[in-house]
Amino acid sequence: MVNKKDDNQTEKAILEAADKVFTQKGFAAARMEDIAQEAGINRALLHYYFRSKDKMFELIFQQRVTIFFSGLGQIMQSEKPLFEKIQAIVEHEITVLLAHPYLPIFVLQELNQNPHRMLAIAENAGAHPSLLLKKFSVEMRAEIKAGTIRQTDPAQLFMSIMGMAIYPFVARPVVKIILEKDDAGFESVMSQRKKEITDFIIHALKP
Amino acid sequence: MVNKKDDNQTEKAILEAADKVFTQKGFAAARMEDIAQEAGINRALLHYYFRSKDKMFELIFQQRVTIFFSGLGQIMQSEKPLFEKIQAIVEHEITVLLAHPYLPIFVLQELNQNPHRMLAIAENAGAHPSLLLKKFSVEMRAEIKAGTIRQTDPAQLFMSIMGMAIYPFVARPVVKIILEKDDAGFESVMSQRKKEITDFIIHALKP
DNA sequence: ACTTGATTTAACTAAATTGTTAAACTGGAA
DNA sequence: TTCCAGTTTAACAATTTAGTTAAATCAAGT
Repeated sequence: MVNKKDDNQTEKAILEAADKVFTQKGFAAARMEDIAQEAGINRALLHYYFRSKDKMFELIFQQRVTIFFSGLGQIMQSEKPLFEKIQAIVEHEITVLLAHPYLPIFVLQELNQNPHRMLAIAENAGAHPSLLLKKFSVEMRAEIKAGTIRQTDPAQLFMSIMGMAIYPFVARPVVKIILEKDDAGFESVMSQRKKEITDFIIHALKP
Repeated sequence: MVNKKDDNQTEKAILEAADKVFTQKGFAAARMEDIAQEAGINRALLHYYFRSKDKMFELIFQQRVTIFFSGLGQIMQSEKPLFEKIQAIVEHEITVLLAHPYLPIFVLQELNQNPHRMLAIAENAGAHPSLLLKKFSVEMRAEIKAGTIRQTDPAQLFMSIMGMAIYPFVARPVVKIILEKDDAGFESVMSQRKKEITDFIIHALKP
C-alpha cells in the first residue's frame, strides 16, 4: 500500500510548507494557496490531508511553541551551577534561533493576539510556568548569601538573559540595517554573541 | 462651517481607532469594520475620510515607527557622557513602551513581513541608520582606552540594551504568566526595571 | 425656512478566500 | 489486468471583505 511518492512524504512536505508560510506571514496573512504552492501540490490535496486552515495552524503552532520553549525548562531545572546554567541558556536559545530565525516573532505575535493560548500551552507542558524561576531563584539567593554575586532580582535577570539572546532575532531587519550586515553577517554576529552575552552577565553579577 | 462633532474630532477618533486595531491585530487581521466600530461610526464614513485600508495603514504605521525610533536617535547623538547616555536610552525606551505596550510587537512584526519598508523609513529619517552607532562607538573606544570600561563591542552592547528594555514588552503574555503578574504588576516590574537595567549594564562594563 | 456638510443606512459590486465535490488520471500492488 | 489510494483538475458554493454609491437624515449656521 505504498504510494508513488512513498508513504507520508507528502504529509511531511505539506507540514514543512505550512510551517514556512505560517511562520513567515502569520496566521491571518497566510493563504492556503501559498502553502499548497510551497508544498508543490494543490489546495484540494491540502484539505484531503488536513481538514482546515485552523487545524493546520494549531498543529504548526504547537510544534513551534514546543521548539521555542521546551529546551529551556530542562536547563532551568538542571543541577548545573548558576554561571554554567546561564551559559547553557544563552547558547541554547541562540543556537535554536539561528536554526529557526522567524520562530520568536511568529510565536510572540500569535501569543499577543491570543494570550489565552499561553494558558493552554502551560497546562499542556505539565508544570506551571511560574515554577520555571523557582529553582533558579533559590540558587541565586544562595549565591547572593555566599557573596559570589550581587543582590539581583532573579525575575529581572531572567528577562535580561532572554532579551539579550532573543531580541536581535525579533528585530532582525532593524539590526541588519543598523549594523550593515547581510544574512550571513547577522548570523556571524549572533554566533559571537553567545560568548559576549555570557561574559556580560557574569561581569554584571560580580559583587 | 463647524460640524456637529466639532471640527476634526471624527478624524481624530478614526485615527485613534485605526491605531488601536492595527496595533493589536496587525494589518492582515485588522478589519475596516473593527475600526469603524471602535471609532463609533460606520464603514462608509471611514472611506469618506481615508480612501482605503492601505492608505490608513501607511499613516498609522509611519506614526508608530516614528514613536518607536525617533527619540532614540537624538539621545544617541547627544553629548551626554556614556553612562548617562545609556541610562537615558533605557529610561526613554521603557517610558515610551509603558505608554504604548503593543508598539514593538506591531512594528517589528510588520517590518519582518516587509523588510524593505525599513529602507524607506531610513531615508525618511534623514540620517542613515548605520550612523546611529557611530558616535556611540567612538565614545566607547575612548572609555575603553581610558580604562573606565571593559573591552566591549558597541554593536553587541547596543543590542543588549535594546533587548533588555524592549523584549519584555514583546514577550508580555509569557512574562506575565511566568512572573504571575496582572497588567498592573507587569507595569510595576517594568518601572523598577529602568534602574535595574542601568545598574546591570554599568556593572557589566566595569573593568 | 433654507442651505450645507457630516453622517447614517442600506444596498450593491467585485474580489479573495476557504472549503467541497465529482470526475478523471496515475502508478504501483494484488 | 484489475484494483486502489493518492493526486490532479476544474468547477462550484459560501463566506468574508474592501470599496462604492445613492438616498435619507441630522445638526448646525445663515
